[in-house]
Amino acid sequence: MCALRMPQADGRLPLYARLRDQLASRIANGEWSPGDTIPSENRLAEEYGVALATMRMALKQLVDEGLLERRRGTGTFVKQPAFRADLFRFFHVHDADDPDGSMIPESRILSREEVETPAEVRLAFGEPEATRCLKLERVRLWSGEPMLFEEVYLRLPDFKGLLALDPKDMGPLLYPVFLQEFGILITSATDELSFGTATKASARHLELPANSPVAVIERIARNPVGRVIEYRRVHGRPERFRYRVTLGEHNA
Amino acid sequence: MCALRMPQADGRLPLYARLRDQLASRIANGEWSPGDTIPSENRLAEEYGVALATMRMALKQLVDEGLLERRRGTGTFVKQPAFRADLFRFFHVHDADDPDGSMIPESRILSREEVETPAEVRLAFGEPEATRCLKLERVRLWSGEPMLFEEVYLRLPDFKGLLALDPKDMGPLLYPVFLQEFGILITSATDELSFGTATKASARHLELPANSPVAVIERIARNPVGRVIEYRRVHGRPERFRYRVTLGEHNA
DNA sequence: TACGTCTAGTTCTCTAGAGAACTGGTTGAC
DNA sequence: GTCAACCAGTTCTCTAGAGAACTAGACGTA
Repeated sequence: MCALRMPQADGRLPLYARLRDQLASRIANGEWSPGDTIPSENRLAEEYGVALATMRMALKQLVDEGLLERRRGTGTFVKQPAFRADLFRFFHVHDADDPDGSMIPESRILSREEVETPAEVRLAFGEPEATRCLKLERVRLWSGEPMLFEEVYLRLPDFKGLLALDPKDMGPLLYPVFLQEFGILITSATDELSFGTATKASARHLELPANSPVAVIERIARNPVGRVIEYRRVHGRPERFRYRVTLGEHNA
Repeated sequence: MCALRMPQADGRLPLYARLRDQLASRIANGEWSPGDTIPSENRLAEEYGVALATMRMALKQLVDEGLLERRRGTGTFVKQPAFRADLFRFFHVHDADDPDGSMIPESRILSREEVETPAEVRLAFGEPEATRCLKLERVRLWSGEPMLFEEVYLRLPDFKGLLALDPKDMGPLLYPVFLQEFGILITSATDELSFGTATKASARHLELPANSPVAVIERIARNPVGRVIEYRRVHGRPERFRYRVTLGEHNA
């Protein structure tokens, strides 16, 4: 019998959640591309050997997360991922090469490891008791100079596969990787900017003296249903640092 | 749009949607108050004479809308109404006294005068040749301490009446005044944050030594059709300065 | 060609359950 | 008095359907 049918005595997710993951990965690995019709709910339920209503729960979830779109009488379609460019493009730098601030910086991943979840991250994730999570450190460089040092914390069951991933395949932006590899779409984020002083780690990677003033950004990123996916702490060199954001709708 | 094309041509919503409305009105009219436990899904399904799953759909909807909260093994509760952010306040500066960033600071207007439009403001306004504009200076204080020094530039024909206005009538927020007094609605803004040094004026009003490091915000605010209404330059005391922004939609 | 009608296939609505997972309280043994 | 075991009540998961609502395309007729 299919492994999906196993009862959840092992503390695993409910069936419909595992189905959701299965379907998400079939989107992620390109079996179904944006715009495609996927098999009907009937066919999928049969294929996975589950009740129709259970499959519908999985599909509903993916609709809520913005990965699928259903049209009565027609079928179920893979949505074009509507990434908001401004979600990951608002670090701008004064630079002669880049007057618009539209350049995507070079990205260098320093480490990936499983760690005890820090308290502030647990708070953001809404986890009352101690857990472990994935920590990713990277530096972003403009014109070869280190400008930002990032510590990214990710929920662990979801992002376990990230450890195995080759950094070469990961490009300069993380959120497209989340979608491609794990079927997780980031659609909202809260950033909090403040002034602070460099930590030992951030000073070293930004090539600053200890306790230098730095720009600090704390980010909480969410999927379409409001689940917190990522907590990120960023230290930036202050002298050429710019952060730009546009709020509200406009047609300009 | 053709009325026949509408789902439920007789205008009746699906059962679960009507149930949702029924339950919502029982919350609205005070039968169930925030914090209360409402009857169990079983009891409600029986009361309304519908299948359990149908009632669950109605309850699920209200949970998604943030009106109800369900706890397994315990019951279904009416949620405390969610905090609604003020449409006019795009940015939050907050400190230890104000963890939510919801406090509106005291506002003290220092000067209002007609000036030659500075070059960077002309650029923002899209005015090729020299013009004059209105400049407004003010300080914003948290707990009596000056935190922000603002220089606000406004288009001149539009805001001429502002010179005549009594500052006492103006409250701590400007955009409501724009709407009330001039019928001008601000619906979008672009903020750009960076870190710089205080000018002579900003150092004096923030009670800082000359050339102290400050947080700098440059804002361009627009009306619904994208016309730039306001250019603003803000200097902030760095040590307790926090700037928070949320991008994208989320339901949390 | 133009225009209804029909049909196969899809999602949506609704029913009727059974058992698991979980919570808060009560009971009983020690 | 403490603590474990039990229990009633709740939500959550999952199954197995039937019929309605709707869409796109095929077909037939004028």
